[in-house]
Amino acid sequence: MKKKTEGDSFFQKVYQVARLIPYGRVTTYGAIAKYLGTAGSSRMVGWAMNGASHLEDAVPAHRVINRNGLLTGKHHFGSPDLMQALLENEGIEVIDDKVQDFKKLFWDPEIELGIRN
DNA sequence: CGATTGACGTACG
DNA sequence: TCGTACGCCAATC
Repeated sequence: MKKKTEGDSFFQKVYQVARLIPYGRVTTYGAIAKYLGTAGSSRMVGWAMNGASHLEDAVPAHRVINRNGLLTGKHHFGSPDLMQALLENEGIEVIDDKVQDFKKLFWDPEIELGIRN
């Protein structure tokens, strides 16, 4: 049973998954894209985040980074230091625009949410 | 309407 | 291991 309100749009899915990212955790564009079934469209995830800023519902886009653990999109938060500040505020150590222990803090939707869900 | 860009990732050399 | 090339799809010029 699906909800009609479920946005089948790729962008809408990205927003939903992004909101599911737990506190103090981070994920990557590719992980979200892959979870949505469009692993090759990793760029679209980032593009969706660009529009997420104007959404009414807050989307923790600062928890979404590239697979290198680098805060590549920090310049899109209004201030280049805002993204890092938000991550540090959640207890995530960020050095030189890079998330420390990224591998350990990595939040994979396929695992955390369950592939069968 | 055509070409370029973009918050990425994978493939190839 | 590092550097370069290509693909993804949508938005912008």
